[in-house]
Amino acid sequence: MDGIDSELRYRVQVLDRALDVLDCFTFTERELSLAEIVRKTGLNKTTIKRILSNLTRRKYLHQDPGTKKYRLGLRLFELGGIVFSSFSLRKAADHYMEYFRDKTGATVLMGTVMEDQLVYIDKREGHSLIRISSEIGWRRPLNYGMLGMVLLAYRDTRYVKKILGAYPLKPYTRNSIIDEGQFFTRLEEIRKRGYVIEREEAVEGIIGIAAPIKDYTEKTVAALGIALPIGQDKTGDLFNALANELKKACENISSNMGFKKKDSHTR
Amino acid sequence: MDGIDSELRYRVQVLDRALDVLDCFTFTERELSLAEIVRKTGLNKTTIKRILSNLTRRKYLHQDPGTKKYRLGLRLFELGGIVFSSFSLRKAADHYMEYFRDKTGATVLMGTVMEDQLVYIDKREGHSLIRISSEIGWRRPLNYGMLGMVLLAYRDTRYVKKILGAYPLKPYTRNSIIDEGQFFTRLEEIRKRGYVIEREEAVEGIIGIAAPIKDYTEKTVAALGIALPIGQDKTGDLFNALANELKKACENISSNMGFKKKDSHTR
DNA sequence: TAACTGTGGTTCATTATATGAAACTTTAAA
DNA sequence: TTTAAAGTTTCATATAATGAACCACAGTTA
Repeated sequence: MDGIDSELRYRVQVLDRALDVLDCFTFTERELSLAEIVRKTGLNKTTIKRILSNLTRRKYLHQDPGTKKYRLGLRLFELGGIVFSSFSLRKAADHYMEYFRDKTGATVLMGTVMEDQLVYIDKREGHSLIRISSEIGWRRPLNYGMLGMVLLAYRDTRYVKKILGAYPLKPYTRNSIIDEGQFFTRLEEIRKRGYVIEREEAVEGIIGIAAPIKDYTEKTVAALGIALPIGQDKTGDLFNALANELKKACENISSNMGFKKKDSHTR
Repeated sequence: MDGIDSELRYRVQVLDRALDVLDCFTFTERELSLAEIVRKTGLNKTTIKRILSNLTRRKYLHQDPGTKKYRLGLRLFELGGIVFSSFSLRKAADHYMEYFRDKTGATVLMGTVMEDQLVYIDKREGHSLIRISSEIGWRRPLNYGMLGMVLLAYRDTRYVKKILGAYPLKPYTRNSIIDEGQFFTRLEEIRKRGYVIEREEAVEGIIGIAAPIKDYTEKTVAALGIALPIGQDKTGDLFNALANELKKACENISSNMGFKKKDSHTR
């Protein structure tokens, strides 16, 4: 892609290292001690201590006075909130996300493309016992699951090829599409129907239904999806009905975002 | 408070400056050019350029290829998401927040205390035309509005005095309490009733109803509030009924958080 | 209770590394 | 076409980051 070493000439060592420190914290590793960070980064203890002191003073980290361990701080929550609030899509989709969550009891997710990756920008968690693991802010390859497929379906072939080159199709489950030809057929199908129904292709036991959201530029700017536990709906009629309803909802959201549907006779 | 210059001995200049750069971005100023950042920070152009390059490379900032302007990046959204997801209260309160939003059509807010300040950790935006301005992640003085009062009501007097010392009561509206004695009476009243009804004390035209959430430590860990547009309810009966319902809801959330109500005869 | 091990915290001489003035290159306005 | 302002790059300079070595403490082992 563009610039493997983009602007490495301007590299600032300490800053880079400080960001390495922040990178140590993840959804699963929320609390780290100085020593743990030293091990993870391989940097000198003093350097880490200095960086930690600074980040803590500026509230980018928070130190538990008792255990001395560090957590990500309030400032990151604030800055993240600024980014979060800038997704105007969220407001437009809010009502529908709740509607589908309440109707199905399942988890509803919204995702968009950022830097050639799928990013979850909002979700409504379902009440069901079967949960899919997903958090706002998580990134996935753009060819992953219902949202990825919808987002790719409306991009040109060159772009899709580029993505598949960078992130080859992986067998997440036994139903996952791993053949590129099949994948392109699938995208074609999404464009034709205006939605996707994905049966345990990303997560075992989960059926995904998703549709695209477009804005005034007529580009697909996001995808909205419902992650249902696989169930009793043998014929699939319920899923089809739900998919159509979701498609309608996404069309409404799209028109709120300024999308004007072309007259069908205009081609 | 604690350590005006906490650990300034370990100060790392570049890092501090890089964080100054991030501080330039706010909810209202989302996009900045290099020159604007230079003006805001007063630092040398080259230094800023170096810092921007690094932060951009690491996705803490994002540069618009067209306008060359910078925005806060995806990485901050991710890191913020990690902090956001760590508030388990959010999950416990989710259902009730939506319930009250749908019932009243007003905005529902949840706040907690962080570093002696009130921080909004979740919200459900109402459908009403009259909106209060509040974003997840925003901070306010702990004596501000319905959430602040509830959070302070269950703290000891010394702490409240300390907060009032640091942030004197301000006349946000003509109804705001600015007298400390009155303020303490108010807190007393909140403890007695178990909720607060605040009439245009924080925002003109808005009535706030809020109640405390406690956890297994029996401490008040958060407050949940509804911001209603001032209306036709002359007698206040509807507000009282709503307040009681909110109080009940918060008791339920509290018991989900492990709070065990003491038997009343135990005192 | 002494030796050991793994923490966090501190000092300070050394030089690698951040710095900023100045020059250069766009881009935008006049 | 000139002027101005923004963005970019270079490079000599010394400042500011570095990390080995050391201290202090707590918990564990012998």
